[in-house]
Amino acid sequence: MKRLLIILGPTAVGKTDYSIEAALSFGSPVISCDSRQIYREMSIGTAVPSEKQLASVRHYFIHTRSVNEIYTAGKYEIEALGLIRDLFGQGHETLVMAGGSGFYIDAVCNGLDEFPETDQELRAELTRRLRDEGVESLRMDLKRLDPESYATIDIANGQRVVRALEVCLLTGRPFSSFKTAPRKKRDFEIEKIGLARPREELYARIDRRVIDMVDAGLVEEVRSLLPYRHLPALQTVGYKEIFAWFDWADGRCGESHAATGSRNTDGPVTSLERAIELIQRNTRHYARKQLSYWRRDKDIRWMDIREVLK
RNA sequence: GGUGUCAUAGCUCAGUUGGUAGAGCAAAGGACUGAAAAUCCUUGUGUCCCUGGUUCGAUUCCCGGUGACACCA
Repeated sequence: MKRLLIILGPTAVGKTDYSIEAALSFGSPVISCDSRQIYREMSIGTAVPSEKQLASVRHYFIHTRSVNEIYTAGKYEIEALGLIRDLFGQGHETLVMAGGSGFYIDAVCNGLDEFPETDQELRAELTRRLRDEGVESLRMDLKRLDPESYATIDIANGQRVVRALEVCLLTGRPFSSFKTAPRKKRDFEIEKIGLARPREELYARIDRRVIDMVDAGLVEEVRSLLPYRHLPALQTVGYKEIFAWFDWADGRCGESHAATGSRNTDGPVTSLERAIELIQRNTRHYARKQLSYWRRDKDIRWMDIREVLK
């Protein structure tokens, strides 16, 4: 049976090097599973593999989309499965997938239910209401349109309420009525390897890497993306903190986060040093969330990367 | 050298009219069905600087010490 080998792990653990090694040994390309490296305008802040690394093995889903597009886990599921089918059809026995986007990995492994295409205008409208009226108001609408979802989803989470409401309004059917399908069966074997490292070491690598990104020109990369700052793609660690610093420099301290409906309690970012601190902290938070996400997945075989890399 | 202010959680600080203490941040844990590097939820943490005094009882009041800061010389 054909096999999909998924290499996952928290940010900065060392996935890139290991996945290229693995791909070479299986004669496989690397199928990237990363919700941010897919955008071609973002490189430094997303720690995309180097030119040399990209040249050494064929990579898919890196720099293939524009930040102008709204890319989603649903699209990734469809495209990745199509690609996997093609590559197996060409004779590959083992394919290497690598990345840190847990939700995307789950979409490939278990599948998502079929929802209608998202309507960006409706979402913008609901997000505006979330900001102006608060979750409570949207929650009441959801309770009326879809009591089932009201009782089961996290109604403290504005983004979740917006999403559920959006599907209800778009289709005239309760959001919960779409969420009934069982896990999809894949006609290939899936093996998941989690790369791990002691927490302290991981954090030290993160801190170091952020400095390296700034030295490599992160600030200029972020500046070039200013016109796109409100797009979902730019709601990304390493970018949003530097945007906040630009805001402070322009004298616009409290720019609101209208795009996500989030509340920012970090205060003004008054220097590059402060921005770096925040990026380091937020990247550590991100790594922690990734680990928490995968902890419940009992199919993952965890390996200490220090032993794996000889 | 003198005078004054301060010393409480890993950090910044609040507080106890004397009954051994609490916020924010950090940290840790959790959730997750098309924004997922997003978004949301939960949880501790303590020689209250040290010695002595007053007191049933001192982190709190008093004496002395130590350290930091400010001002004056």
